[in-house]
Amino acid sequence: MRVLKYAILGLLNRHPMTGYDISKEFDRDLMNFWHAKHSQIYPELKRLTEEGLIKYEVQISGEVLEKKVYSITKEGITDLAQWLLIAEELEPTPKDVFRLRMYFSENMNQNQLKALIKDQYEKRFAKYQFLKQRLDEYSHEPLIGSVEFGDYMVLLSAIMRENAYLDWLKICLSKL
Amino acid sequence: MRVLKYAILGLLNRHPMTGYDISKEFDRDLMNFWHAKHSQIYPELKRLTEEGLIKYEVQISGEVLEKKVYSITKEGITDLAQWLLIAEELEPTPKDVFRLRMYFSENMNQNQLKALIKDQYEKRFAKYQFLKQRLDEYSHEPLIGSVEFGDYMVLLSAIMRENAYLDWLKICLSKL
DNA sequence: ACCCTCATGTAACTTGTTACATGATTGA
DNA sequence: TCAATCATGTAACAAGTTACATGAGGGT
Repeated sequence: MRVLKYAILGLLNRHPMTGYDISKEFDRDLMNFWHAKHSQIYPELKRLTEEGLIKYEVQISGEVLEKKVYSITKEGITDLAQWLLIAEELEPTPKDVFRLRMYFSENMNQNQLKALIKDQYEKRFAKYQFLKQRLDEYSHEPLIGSVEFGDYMVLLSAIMRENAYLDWLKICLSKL
Repeated sequence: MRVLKYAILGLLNRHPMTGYDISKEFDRDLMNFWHAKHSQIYPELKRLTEEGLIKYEVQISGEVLEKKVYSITKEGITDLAQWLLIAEELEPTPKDVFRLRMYFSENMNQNQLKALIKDQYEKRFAKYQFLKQRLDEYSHEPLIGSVEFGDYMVLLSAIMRENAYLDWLKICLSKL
């Protein structure tokens, strides 16, 4: 399926950037639904270049440092546009180690279970607050069609997801 | 981290079963937070046996057919019990291809976007209903400490997750 | 007879992580 | 001058998927 390919094409379709920039994007906004380390990104950029979907220009930063600024080609744009419209089957439910532990909770005593759930709650709550703050930075809801619309909607979905997780953890705690 | 190892240990800790049985479990209840194909399960069972965490007895089914019924060892139980109590850092957010498409929605027109979201809504709703039905089969909420408690809570979390996803999709549609 | 489920495995490949490796730029 | 960040890559490994391969059991 090569999803990383399309994540990169989508980013380069917004504006040209370096592998390093792409890596930073994965650590910020995209973090809420996709991720890749630089060790995966650089080989993929090489491959996409060979496939003619992207190209790069070398820029000199400072005196010597060369950086490759990648941009999407016509072929890349076409490929991306086609991929975006595919209505696939639902993916298998994402894996979740914490839920796995809960599933086997019969092997813990109540204090252990409580400590585990509380710890998870605190960590999730911190994440929720962090995301909420990001959303609050928008002065108004972006319009459909704008680049910001996607950013905003996906951030909103991340917040709703965390909120549902917190609700569930609260119910778990109430049973103890 | 070897999570598959602990998923298998947790299942065998409930009662002995074959690799095929484990595979079936992954297709049912565990589906909501973990999954593995038989091609991954059989090698892992072999490895766990070598490590002394599980063992098996060969049973004859019918006339000839041999099946390996695995059970957990004392060492396996200890290992599992220790692992369950680990309060790890939050995992990176699960990957989600649909959200990735939404993030790049600036490349679609409104009709295309609407069709994509509606399709996703229908598929998610069917899944939600399926899970809800499973939950309704419980005549009463299982008590903490029971094996069913874990099953029930994790099913509930899956329903709440799908519900949050549906709410988000409804908001997406309302913006169009 | 035929088909579905039970039952167990391996091989090749893709995807993703951790560690190794190097060096320039910028601001305090 | 020192540390954080910018910048690019490779190697070894772990995890997961798809395809290959085989055959028995049970019900119609």
